[in-house]
Amino acid sequence: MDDKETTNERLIQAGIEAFAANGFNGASTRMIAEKAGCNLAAIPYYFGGKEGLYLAVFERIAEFPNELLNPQIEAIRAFLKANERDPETALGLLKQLLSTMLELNCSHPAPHVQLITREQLNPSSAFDILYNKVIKREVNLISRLIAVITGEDNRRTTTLQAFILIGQVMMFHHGRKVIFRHLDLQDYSATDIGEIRQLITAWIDKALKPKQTDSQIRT
Amino acid sequence: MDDKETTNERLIQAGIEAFAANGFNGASTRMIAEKAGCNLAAIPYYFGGKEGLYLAVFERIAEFPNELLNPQIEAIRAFLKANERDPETALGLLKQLLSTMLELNCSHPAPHVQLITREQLNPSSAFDILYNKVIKREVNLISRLIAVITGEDNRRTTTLQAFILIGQVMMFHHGRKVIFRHLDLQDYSATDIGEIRQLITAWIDKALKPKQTDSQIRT
DNA sequence: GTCTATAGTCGGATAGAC
DNA sequence: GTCTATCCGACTATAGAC
Repeated sequence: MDDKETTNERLIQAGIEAFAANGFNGASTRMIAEKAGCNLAAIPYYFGGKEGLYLAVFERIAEFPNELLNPQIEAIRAFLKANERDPETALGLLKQLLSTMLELNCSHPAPHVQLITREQLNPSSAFDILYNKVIKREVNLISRLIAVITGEDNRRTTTLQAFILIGQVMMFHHGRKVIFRHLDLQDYSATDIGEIRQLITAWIDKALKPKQTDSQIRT
Repeated sequence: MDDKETTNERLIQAGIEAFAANGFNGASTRMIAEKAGCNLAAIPYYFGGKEGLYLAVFERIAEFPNELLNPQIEAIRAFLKANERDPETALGLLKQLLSTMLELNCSHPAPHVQLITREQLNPSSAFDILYNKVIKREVNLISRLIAVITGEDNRRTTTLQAFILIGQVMMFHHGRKVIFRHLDLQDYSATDIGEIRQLITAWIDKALKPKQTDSQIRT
């Protein structure tokens, strides 16, 4: 069915790029139709209008980040389901997940990501799709991992801590332009990302690692 | 000169609100003129056009956050200038600064803040004003405080750590809508903010506090 | 300086041929 | 399903009266 080359499909792809680059208001249907190599009238025909295309775009991309994060999400889910309570394992899973999120948001600046950012900042009708299909689960998983790591059982507390943690990672996406300007970068290099990952990882270790008087803590 | 009630002034105020709520494309000159209680033609007259008004708006607001943060920024500057190198004092200053930033961005969701966020995410001609007058100094101060606290003397490292730290705070602004949805809030209450501040503060303590294997060590 | 009126452009949606 | 042609509304900017 999805020949990947149907007009329908090309419009969605063009929409992703155009909305990501210019926002809903900034992207015109003419622009999108041209990018898709089809006629302007195809948008109302297939999607009922510009807004319909916008929603279709989000239905599509809502599945994208999960795909990349899926292996790790599955691992975490399995861990939590098994009701293991080993903090070290949980910490490892958490660091790995955040590391992937960093990669996803910074070194692969896919248009999807900017689109998602925009919608979070300025929710419209597409926000529900995004929240329910992408955000909710991830926040919950991180929150539960934190609970295992720290032993904190107040859900609200671990949720807020999850947001703090996510904020550390997302800063390098939201603040991308500021950071580039401040560090005189054109874009993140692999080295930059590695350095950031290392700093965040170290940070998490110090902040979350269960108090251990043990001297085996690696430096 | 600034009667606070000149047409010029009312347009800037109306512009702040309109651009903050709807973005540059989304805010129409009609809307702004109406909000300002003046004529549409006044915008080209005073500012040369919509874009000129947008720049004027940023010239104005670029001074706002500094005013609120000024006492603390001055204190930090004095501390750094005196070349004191006491980590505990630096840590206190840092926590206080971030606490104010949290307050500024979350419990006072002034339109200025959303405007600044938008421009950072999607830089236009006004980005320079913003970066030079607001962002640059703050990042540098935080970075230097971190250097004093941790003893790290690689400027690049402390800068990245500064961004991590800022990210923790800004998450509660950028992710506001997501967080409200996830925690079933209408807005942050004073209690919420207090709780967040406490968590961030504790986090900073653990992550930055000079290595001490014994919690009894205190200066 | 402030207004009305209007020019000129561009937006999204539609009708109807093919 | 895809196209052309067109409508209509909204936009920014300008001219010119007052």
